Amino acid sequence: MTEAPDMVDNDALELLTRRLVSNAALNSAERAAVSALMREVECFEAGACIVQHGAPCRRAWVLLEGFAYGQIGSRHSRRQIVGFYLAGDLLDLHGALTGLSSEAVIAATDCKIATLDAEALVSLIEAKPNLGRAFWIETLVEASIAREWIMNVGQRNARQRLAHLCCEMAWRSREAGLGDGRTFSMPITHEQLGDATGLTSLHVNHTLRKLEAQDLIVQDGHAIRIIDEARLRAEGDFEELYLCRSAPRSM
Amino acid sequence: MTEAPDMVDNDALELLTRRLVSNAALNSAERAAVSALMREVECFEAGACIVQHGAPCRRAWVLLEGFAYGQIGSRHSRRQIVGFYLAGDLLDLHGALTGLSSEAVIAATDCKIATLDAEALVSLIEAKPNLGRAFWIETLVEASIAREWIMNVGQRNARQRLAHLCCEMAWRSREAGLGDGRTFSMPITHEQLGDATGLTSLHVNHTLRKLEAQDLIVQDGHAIRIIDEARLRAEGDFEELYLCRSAPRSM
DNA sequence: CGCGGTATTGACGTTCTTCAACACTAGTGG
DNA sequence: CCACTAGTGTTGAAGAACGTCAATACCGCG
Repeated sequence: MTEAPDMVDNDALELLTRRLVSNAALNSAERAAVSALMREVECFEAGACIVQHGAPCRRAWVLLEGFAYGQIGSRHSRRQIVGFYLAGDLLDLHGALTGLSSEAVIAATDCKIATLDAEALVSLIEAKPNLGRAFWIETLVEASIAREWIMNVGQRNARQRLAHLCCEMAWRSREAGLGDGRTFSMPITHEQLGDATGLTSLHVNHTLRKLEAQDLIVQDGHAIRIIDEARLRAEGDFEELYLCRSAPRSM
Repeated sequence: MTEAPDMVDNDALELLTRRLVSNAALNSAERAAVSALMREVECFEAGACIVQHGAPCRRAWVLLEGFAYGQIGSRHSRRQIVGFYLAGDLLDLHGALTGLSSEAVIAATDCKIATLDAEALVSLIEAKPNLGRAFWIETLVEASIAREWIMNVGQRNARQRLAHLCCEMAWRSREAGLGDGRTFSMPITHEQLGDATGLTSLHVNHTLRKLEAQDLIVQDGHAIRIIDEARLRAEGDFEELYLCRSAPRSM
């Protein structure tokens, strides 16, 4: 998966459109306008850096396939992983809008990604403000997730953090149409999971095996299956409110 | 400060306009349009709940005077404070756009706040998409700050957390035109500071006095003065990149 | 086959929390 | 004017959760 197919296909277009529609109601003209945004498709190998932290930036991305994560951190400190990205998620809108990326984005698996040119994005929302609202809501939800992650590392113990994260990823995977709702893929090492939860890889390991021993989850490679959802949600104090992107009153 | 002056004055208008201009270049028509947004001014007493978490919502707010903080948390868990708000900051754009507030906002001191009607906000950005961009960037910066807070509670020890927070609040206070850049106001208890940093009030106390004993800061009531900025920044591993809201290439 | 990265397990330290007291301040009501 | 109270700040000691260190097992890959 190293060759770069540089054509945007219908699947990619539909993936982005579906996401925007789930943020705000769009008429057919607005839907059609989305196709002008995506320029080309690029592939990144697992471990590759898609976006550099603090680098000047002129575009955003749509993750089409694969699993990526955002991280921040200077030389002096250990890195912190600040978000996970699934197929359908938008990457680095901050960079596209402000001209500087505020987080690094790393491909955890091989990733297929469509680019959104910043100029095109700005002139699109100039022409179709309602689309701008859909993108904006994407950012609002991202901020909401970040706040919940602060809660996770700030107030919960290792067990609760991992339980909560499992619930979140299961939920988001289901929303993205990946897995069956009970099973989801988290293709990262314990080391990275530790950097996301503020724990060491050793403690992640220990805690995950404990959750498994108590029949809350089962690990199968890098896939996780939730056995007892009710109990897991209770353990992690999970409430999906913060993940909801719909605008009840519509436009 | 319990009476509600329900008139929007020029100061309030200018505060909001200045903030939006620092996000995106605005022409005079766009600046003028901002005045249609603010409806009325409300006052909240210290401790009052301005926004309820999970409540249906039809408006956003501009903090005109005072100090507020955002928090999340269910009955079963201790609350986590996920952000501080100073004069000029926008509150609950998430609620205005999605119809549900994703965090509670509490007044730490008496606060004067202008309301932005959600309908008016949506139709304004429909008419002036460039203004929408300015609001959007506000959200992007908020998300960026939230990510840095994840870093704070996830990777740094008590000393670093408080040093970093002091640097952030000093920076933001200066940007907001409050204090002299070295001194800033943080009118909250150690308890609340602990809820923001993922520590206990006792540990906050201890750590703060240590920072003071080593001549990094001085506390004067609820004001903090930074004595040795270079050393404090080094301690907290502070880089202001994540706070920058300017779009270098403008529109 | 051998190598490097990852997972796993146990012993030992450190940071932070919890518990228990007490001091200081402001506000309240007598 | 003076208790009285409640909230906050301060200090010390004991305990728990999590990190660090060390060693071994596993597994895909060249």
